[in-house]
Amino acid sequence: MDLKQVEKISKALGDPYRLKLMETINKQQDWLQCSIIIEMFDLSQSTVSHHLKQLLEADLLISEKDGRNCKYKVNKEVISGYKNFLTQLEG
Amino acid sequence: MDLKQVEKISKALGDPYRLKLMETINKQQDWLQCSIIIEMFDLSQSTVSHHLKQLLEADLLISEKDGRNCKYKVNKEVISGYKNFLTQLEG
DNA sequence: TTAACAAATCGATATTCATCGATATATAAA
DNA sequence: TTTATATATCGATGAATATCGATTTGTTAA
Repeated sequence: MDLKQVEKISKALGDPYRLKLMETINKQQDWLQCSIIIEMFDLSQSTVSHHLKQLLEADLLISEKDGRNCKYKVNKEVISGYKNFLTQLEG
Repeated sequence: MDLKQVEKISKALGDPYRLKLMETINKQQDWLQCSIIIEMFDLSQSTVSHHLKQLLEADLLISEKDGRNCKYKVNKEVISGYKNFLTQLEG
């Protein structure tokens, strides 16, 4: 993982709503529907969509189309790679 | 570590210069002098000072006065705590 | 005590980002 | 095909941030 991706991931995690999104999506056994996420947050649909996009572009989430719905889950591999970078900072 | 600190740390790491600062300071055996850091970066003294402040306020760095100089080192405990939060996101 | 130096702070400016309502796109249901 | 629903995108706006030069503060050396 290069510095550019580390920067992108850090930026994506540097927002309270996006942290909550990550926690919420991770709590699910499997995928979480976008429409359910929107109901859970006190933000407009377009703003939630914006935040999900940031997390997707940082590869922190994986999304899949499901009819006219969209579902998300956490990309654990990328989080693991990010943790490896942080481990270097402890070296 | 609460969400507010995770957010602060993430924000602090979400900048290319600050990531470089963390790497640079971590490479040192012990402390790294501020004046040396300033020489190494193509940024004004006030800007470097600003970035170091962000990292300090996120507890990612520890600083110590040394005469009229100032020296820094990485706070490995906080990085460890941050990694623990990320581990939860993998759960 | 004065001069030199290191680092922090201030004030200004340009850029980035979060947020919203409105609109567009795509899919499913009637 | 028309209508309804889910999500993405657009355009605007206000807030936060990065950056700089100038100044201030605190410390050492002359």
